[in-house]
Amino acid sequence: MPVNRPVTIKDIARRFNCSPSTVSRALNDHQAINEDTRKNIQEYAREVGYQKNEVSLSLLNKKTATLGVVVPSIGHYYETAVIEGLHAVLQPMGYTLNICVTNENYLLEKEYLSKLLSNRIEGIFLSVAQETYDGGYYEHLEQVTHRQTPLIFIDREYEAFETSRATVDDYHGAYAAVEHLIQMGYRRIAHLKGPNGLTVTEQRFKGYLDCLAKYEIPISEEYIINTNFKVESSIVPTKRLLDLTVPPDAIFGANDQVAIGAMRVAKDRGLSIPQDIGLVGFDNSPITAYTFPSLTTVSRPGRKIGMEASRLFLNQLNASDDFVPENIVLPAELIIRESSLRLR
Amino acid sequence: MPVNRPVTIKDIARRFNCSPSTVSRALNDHQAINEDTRKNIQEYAREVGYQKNEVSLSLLNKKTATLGVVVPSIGHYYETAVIEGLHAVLQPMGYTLNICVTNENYLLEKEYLSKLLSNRIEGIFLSVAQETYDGGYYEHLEQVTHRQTPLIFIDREYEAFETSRATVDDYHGAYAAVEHLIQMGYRRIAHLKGPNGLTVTEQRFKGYLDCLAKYEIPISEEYIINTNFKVESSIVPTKRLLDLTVPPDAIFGANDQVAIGAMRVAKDRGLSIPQDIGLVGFDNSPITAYTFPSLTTVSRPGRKIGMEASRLFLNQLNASDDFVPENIVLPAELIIRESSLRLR
DNA sequence: CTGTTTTTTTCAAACGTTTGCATTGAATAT
DNA sequence: ATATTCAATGCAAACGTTTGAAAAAAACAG
Repeated sequence: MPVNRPVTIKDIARRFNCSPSTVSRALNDHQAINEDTRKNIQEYAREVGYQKNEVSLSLLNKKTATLGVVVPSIGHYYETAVIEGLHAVLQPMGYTLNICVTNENYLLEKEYLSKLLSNRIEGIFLSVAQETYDGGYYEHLEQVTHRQTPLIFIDREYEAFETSRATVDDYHGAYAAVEHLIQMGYRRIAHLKGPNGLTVTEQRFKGYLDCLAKYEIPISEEYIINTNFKVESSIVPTKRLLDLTVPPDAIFGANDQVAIGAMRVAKDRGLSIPQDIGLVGFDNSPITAYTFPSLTTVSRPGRKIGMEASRLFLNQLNASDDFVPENIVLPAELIIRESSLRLR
Repeated sequence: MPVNRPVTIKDIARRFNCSPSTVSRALNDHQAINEDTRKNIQEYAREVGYQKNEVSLSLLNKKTATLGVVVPSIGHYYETAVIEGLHAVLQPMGYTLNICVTNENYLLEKEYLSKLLSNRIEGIFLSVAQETYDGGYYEHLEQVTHRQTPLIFIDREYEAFETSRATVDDYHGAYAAVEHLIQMGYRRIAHLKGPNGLTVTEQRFKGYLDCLAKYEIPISEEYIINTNFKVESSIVPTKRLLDLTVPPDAIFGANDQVAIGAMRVAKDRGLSIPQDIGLVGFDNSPITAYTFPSLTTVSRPGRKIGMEASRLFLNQLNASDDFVPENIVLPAELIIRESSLRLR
């Protein structure tokens, strides 16, 4: 096919019998260029649709104005909120975000990081894939820090790796959720856990455990079941919970999806919510306000996390030699709705 | 800060007292390079973490192996499914996707397109922003086609603009949904429309109208209300519908979110679904199978759309002079669930 | 008309890599 | 010893742009 070669500065120079430098300066409003020359060149450039080749500029300036955002998925409300936050701060500063979705795949994560570095991006925001976690297996990150490319963790992280991070206080969010259930009179509180190995999963789990301990409620192994954060994955576990000889009177879901799945199962069994069983989710995704009953949940400030992460990035960029990574933890907020508001 | 300048081929050449060409050839396993030289260079390169500068290569080869994906939002299930589909085909071929979210903002869409072209991406997948539509206002796309950069529309489109497109048959999907409601005995069917001006909105609306006409059911203006596709935006409209002297006995929502909002309002009023009122959504997002009652909906094959769009792109890339844009329309499938399955 | 200043333009190098062609050095054939 | 072949490496240009320094052209003063 006859690819319309993009018009270059040289093409324009040829047209005006002048040197590329003159064209470049004319287009950039350099003062040492004759007014007429400038006008003519600019006009012609507009006419033929000249567009600066950013690739060559990137090579010259060693700046790409591009940042990598590496996340496991973009399907959930929270994740898109984070990206929104990053965008809100960085887009106006001229940065382009290169969003890479790893699908929780370690190899893909590794490949993306390499590729981003090869493309000389200027910073990376990373929420690690599920598969990565076990055993602090993070050598693929060494290349990033070796390059002195700013690396910011978002939410999911390698705890041992030294870099800036912006996370939500999942622990206290979970604690508050469980405490609320206890205050509502629930005592047999089950937990639909997230996938093992993720910081978020473990923090929420820990909040659950510690709160029960604090209120001297015995912890039952049977009441703790894993999910993969998707709706479907909570159906069987919830059924199993409700089939127990002593079924729970409340379920704390590791995210909204699994709580909604549990809600469905409970309703199928004819249980009334919150009278027979209390439910709490996590994330405060938009639908939770409109389920029937509406779902009590823990709100994670995704947009804010994105904005804070941006700030961390900028800090590191302008930092001096003795830069020490920063650690931002934003609070999660309990949103009390109908699914747990039991009248006694 | 002392930025660790990435090691270049020249650095390696200096280290071995040889020319950059030799290093380049050694790293690329060129046959005309002495076995020992090759080994030494490769080993050293690995040691110091050499990583090819793709920017310079892009400049040299005029190939960036990067594609732009410009979408209004990434919050909904369908959109992420499409991206998943694009990814599934293009990632293995070595393409990087540069995902740009316009937030339905025309100016941002325009800016992104310019930026992508400046960055010499090799193709663009575009789902146009809401604001863009009125009046076939698409001059910002001319620059793309002028560059002969393949441009593929996804779902939302400028109908008059000539380029390849992959869309879902919203019309027949909507038609099937309404027909199903009619077959279930509903007669006063309302429609919670999407935002005006979008092809998807209009096609679903048309399906609704045509089906009613076909079954000789009178169309009532009062039964048609706009939403913005978000849950919240369906609350007031649904209330208004139910407050009518002759309220509808079924509601066809332009997407799942608004249908779920309507479900909530109906339940608040003590209406039983599907006995008192039937509900149908659109998109088949994962939660719809687990609401109570589960939501009848129309499934859009997002992943397939992404894959088809990739195919269209590849076709155009390998096309000859007389390339004519292709137009793929995939069927939407009615998924019948509890919210409309009325026992007569 | 020469010398000086000022304005405008060009030169050349740089960014990192690849690649056709030329060159070098050695080995082999004559 | 000279010619021929072959393997291994170097040279130089190219991609598109910017930029400091040099050069050219124009304007002005004496």
